Amino acid sequence: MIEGLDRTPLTRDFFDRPVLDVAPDLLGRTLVRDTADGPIELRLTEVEAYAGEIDPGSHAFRGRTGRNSVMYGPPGHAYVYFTYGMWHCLNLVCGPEGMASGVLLRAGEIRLGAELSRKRRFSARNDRELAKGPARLATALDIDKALNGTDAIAHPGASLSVLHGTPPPSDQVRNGPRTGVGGDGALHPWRFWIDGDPTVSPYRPHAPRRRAT
DNA sequence: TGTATGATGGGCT
DNA sequence: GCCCATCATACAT
Repeated sequence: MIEGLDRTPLTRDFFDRPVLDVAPDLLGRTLVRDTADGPIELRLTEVEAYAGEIDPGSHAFRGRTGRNSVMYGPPGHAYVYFTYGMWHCLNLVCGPEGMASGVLLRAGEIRLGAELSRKRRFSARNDRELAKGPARLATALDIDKALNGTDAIAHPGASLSVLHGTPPPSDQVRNGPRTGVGGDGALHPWRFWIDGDPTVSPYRPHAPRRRAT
């Protein structure tokens, strides 16, 4: 157990708010992943908001598809997608049903179960890199598409849940453009992080793929 | 600590 | 057929 943490679970109501309210409010919260080998806990240090069909950066921008259908469902569920042929990323659905908005969990500090994470993240050079980036976070917590649609509101047998944790003082919360988001979606400063935290991932602007020769 | 580049496959126009 | 909410590696500094 971790000393000094508020272990009260976040409720459905926490996520049933506008995504731009929820996203910064998730910083400092404790993400709990119950794996077959034991629990892993992480303190969230970096997130990004994706505002449904009005947001050019969102998977829901072009409407409902098979992949993004979970985003249209109730808040507090996990939307997990597969990208770049190799990686998974974890979002938490926000707002009322039908809004299709969510928060991408981009980085965090492993506070419990680091030995389990190190086995999956064997290439990490130090513990700060275990969950420094959204695909690293998913790998560190053994999250893949099997968890897509999972209810992350605490309940018996939950494989994923979020606790109240220790939110940072508001003057330590920063925001800026989202990483790797291009086009009009790059205009929105909807990435939120804890200032100075060593587990926050480096910002990278959108870089279009160049065709192989 | 930083930059360049290849990997790798599902989703969608 | 192009795009992608990315990362590991190699190499320079």
